[in-house]
Amino acid sequence: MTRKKIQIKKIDKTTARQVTFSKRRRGLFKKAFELSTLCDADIALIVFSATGKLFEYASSSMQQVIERHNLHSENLGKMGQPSLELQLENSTFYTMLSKEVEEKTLELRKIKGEVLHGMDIEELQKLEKVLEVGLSRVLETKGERFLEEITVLERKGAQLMAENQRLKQVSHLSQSAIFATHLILLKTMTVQTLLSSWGYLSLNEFEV
Amino acid sequence: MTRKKIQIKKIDKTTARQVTFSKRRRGLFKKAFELSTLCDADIALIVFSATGKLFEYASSSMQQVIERHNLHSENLGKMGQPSLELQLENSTFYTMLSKEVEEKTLELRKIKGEVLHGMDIEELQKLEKVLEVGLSRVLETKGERFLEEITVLERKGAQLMAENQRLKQVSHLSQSAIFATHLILLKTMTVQTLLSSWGYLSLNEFEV
DNA sequence: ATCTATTGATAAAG
DNA sequence: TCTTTATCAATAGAT
Repeated sequence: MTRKKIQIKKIDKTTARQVTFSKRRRGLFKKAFELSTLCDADIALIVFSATGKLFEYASSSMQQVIERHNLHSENLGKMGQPSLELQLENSTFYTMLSKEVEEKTLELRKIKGEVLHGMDIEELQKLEKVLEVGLSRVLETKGERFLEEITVLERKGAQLMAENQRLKQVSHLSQSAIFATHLILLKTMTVQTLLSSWGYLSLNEFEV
Repeated sequence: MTRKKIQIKKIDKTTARQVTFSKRRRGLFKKAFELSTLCDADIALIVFSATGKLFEYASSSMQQVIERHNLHSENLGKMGQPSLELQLENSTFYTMLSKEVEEKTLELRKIKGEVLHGMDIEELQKLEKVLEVGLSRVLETKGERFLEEITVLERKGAQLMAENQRLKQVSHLSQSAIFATHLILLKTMTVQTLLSSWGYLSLNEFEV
């Protein structure tokens, strides 16, 4: 729909698929909300990602919409033995999930080189490619992190140096200031002494 | 959204509301279908119009999606109570499995270098180690396979050479055999000719 | 139902 | 993930 038209079929690249899923999921939920608001419709939307994560939206209450739906679709032998179907369907999900866990576990073990027996050269080549790509990306990212770290350290170093510089100057200034103060004090005392010897009030009394 | 931007709030004019409902409903269902197709998501969409008419879409089976949803939101309060415990146990189990799938999916993506953001240097080092170990094992195994392949090929080569050798000899032998057969035939024919010239039956008739 | 001017959604890239 | 941008898609209003 943008930059280029795409075919509506499963996106192969995992990353791209995830990105698209996020974007379109938001769009879909937004549209659902807008429809229910604009047209006073009662809507329920349930989305399971490929990884099994649940996203849902209901204009009123999910259970309410689902029950209303059940009424329409005259499926049921409700209450009587609903748990039987439920059991079956549940076990289907368990089977699916378990299989998924198994597959991913095996893939991980293969990648980690733990179960390479029985793999032919072609499979090994593919695995090698995956590992090389992963490794190069990790190294690249690590390099970036190091650079960031270095940059931060350099910045801190520069700040410290600047701080030192400033402190030195302040130190000089304050020493000069102390010296000047002493001079002024001396002069004041001298003037005061003279004035008082002439019978005038002390300078301090003018300041009040 | 066109000709003029509209506010997302209930459309007052009944006619306009119905028209918009039709248009947007189609759009919503299309989007739902596209999302499920593009991203391999499992989706259920239920829409009741303001007049109570039902419209629905499910990427797989509506009941399946709804049951799956029930498992996630361990809602209960349904069935009499024989399945209450079961529900709880199921959803617990389900949640665990889902979590496991999610974790492994993430680990795989990390290993493949697809989601490295937010990882600190230490984590990256660990990942690098895993990848290096995996890669070296894969390479090692691949080397073994190549060796095996070479061994097999060499053995086959040796066998073929031996076979060739044998065939050459056989070839010589058979040529000798053919020569001998020709000789015998010639002699037989000669004898036959002689016999028939003397008024005897041909040799062939004895063979039946 | 059709048309079309606009707004909205989003693929690709950073 | 978030942002930006270039395009494609959806749709409000009119007919």
